[in-house]
Amino acid sequence: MTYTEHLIAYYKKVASECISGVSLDCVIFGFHDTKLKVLLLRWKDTKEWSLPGGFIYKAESVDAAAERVLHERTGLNQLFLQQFHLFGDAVRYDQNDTLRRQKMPDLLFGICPDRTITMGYYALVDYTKVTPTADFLSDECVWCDVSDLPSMLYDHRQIIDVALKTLRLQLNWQPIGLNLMPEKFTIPELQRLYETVLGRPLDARNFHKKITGLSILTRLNERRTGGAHKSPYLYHFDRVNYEKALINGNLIFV
Amino acid sequence: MTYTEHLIAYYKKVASECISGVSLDCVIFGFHDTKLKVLLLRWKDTKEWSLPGGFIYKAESVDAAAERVLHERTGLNQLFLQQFHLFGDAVRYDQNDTLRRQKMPDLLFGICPDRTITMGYYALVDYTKVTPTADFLSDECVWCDVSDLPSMLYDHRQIIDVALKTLRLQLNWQPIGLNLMPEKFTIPELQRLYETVLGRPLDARNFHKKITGLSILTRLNERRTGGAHKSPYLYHFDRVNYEKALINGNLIFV
DNA sequence: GCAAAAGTGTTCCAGTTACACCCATGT
DNA sequence: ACATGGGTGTAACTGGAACACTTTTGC
Repeated sequence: MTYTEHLIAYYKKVASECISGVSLDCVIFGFHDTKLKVLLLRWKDTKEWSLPGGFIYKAESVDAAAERVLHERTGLNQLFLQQFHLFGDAVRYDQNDTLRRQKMPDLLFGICPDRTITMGYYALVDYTKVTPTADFLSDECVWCDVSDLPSMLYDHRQIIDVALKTLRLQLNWQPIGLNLMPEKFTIPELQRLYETVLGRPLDARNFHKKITGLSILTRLNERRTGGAHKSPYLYHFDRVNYEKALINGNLIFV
Repeated sequence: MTYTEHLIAYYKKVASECISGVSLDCVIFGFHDTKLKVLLLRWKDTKEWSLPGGFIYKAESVDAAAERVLHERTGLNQLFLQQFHLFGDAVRYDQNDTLRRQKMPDLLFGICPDRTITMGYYALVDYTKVTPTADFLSDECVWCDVSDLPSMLYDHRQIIDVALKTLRLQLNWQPIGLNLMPEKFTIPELQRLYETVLGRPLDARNFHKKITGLSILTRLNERRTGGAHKSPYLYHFDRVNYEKALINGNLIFV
């Protein structure tokens, strides 16, 4: 099968087996090297990027479809994954321009519906555990810095903006730290995450006092060595206490 | 046209002109007589109730469709209306049971899609300004107390539960008071609203101090007379300051 | 030894909570 | 007159914000 045949077969399959006119897109956040990242796909033979997304089988739960997409792109299961907005404008983007930038064959114009609404999900994942995996529509799947995004297809730039806004709002109420950090991490690293999401510096003493005061962290008998300076302690989350603190609404950072 | 003919014509029109397999439902909140209310429809010739809902035309924005539904049932425009959850489970409710309870003619079984996902919206309206208006599928459209809901079709009971949970979470950040209260109201009335939504009593002195301290209320030279006791002052919202306080994140009630 | 990051405690202020009495009104 | 809800102030407490110095490490 040529790429074009593959493409047409895929969209025909979607048209017959999936809910028509509805898609979903995942904004997958990771944190690495003091930067907040999102996982993006580069469309085959182009320099155009898009969010990992997909369609919903006629008898499939929408949340399950999002998990499926996420699993295919990251290799991970049981992720923190949440709906954040339905993008349902009558005209979300310039469809002809998008198809042209995607280098889609004209044949597809008849197969794709005129207008699609998309459910936005955001996911928080441990950067170190992800194996970014491209799909057959894409040349590559890579982490991109949210503050330095490439040219995006569709309205995916706006979708990322809304996801970021939601992330900031929910930082205080959701287990953001738990899901974005690796197993073991230092308090300054966690602080960098909070600073990155909130977009402003935090006082190290207050941060330390507060985060340890919640008793959701356990200090390990290990330090992160190899840095040029004093070795910080490694911690890991105490998931049980973390859940408790969330339920009690104690996790508030301002 | 008989009712059955009308019904079939409607669902055929929906099948041809609307996005198939997708609907929206509105949880319309009002506040009256110290009770939080939702607007419900009683299905024709039955004792079964449902939320006002509808379908999305193929070239219509989903938000616009929600506004349309809301306008048709309340007569109001420019309402506080917000997405809160996409209900997308593979099996949301027992479809045969529901059709039976709705007394739908068997003819419809072929027209309606097997499975529908629905976008949940919630609206906050001024009870006194609403003219509840039934549609042709319903015998009546009335306000029901959220703590005393009748037998509901579909998964609408769960949808209301999720809407209520969202309302409680957003009480501190959204202009709940502004949208649920009439033009003029007293502070004790507003306190009843907050108490009702939060589900617990608040201290009158602290509430008064706090709400007036935000300078989002203007005291009028009028009092509410006719009550059996001391006449409370009437207030109205200062919308400009209200917006400011929201932006600054000052509107927090705990 | 030196530059840079990690670790730690105290004080101050603001905002929340708890609490009691007098006033106005309709019955 | 009286019962009921409306209106108001103060004191204690809690949690967040501001702030500086010592320790450790690799270079």
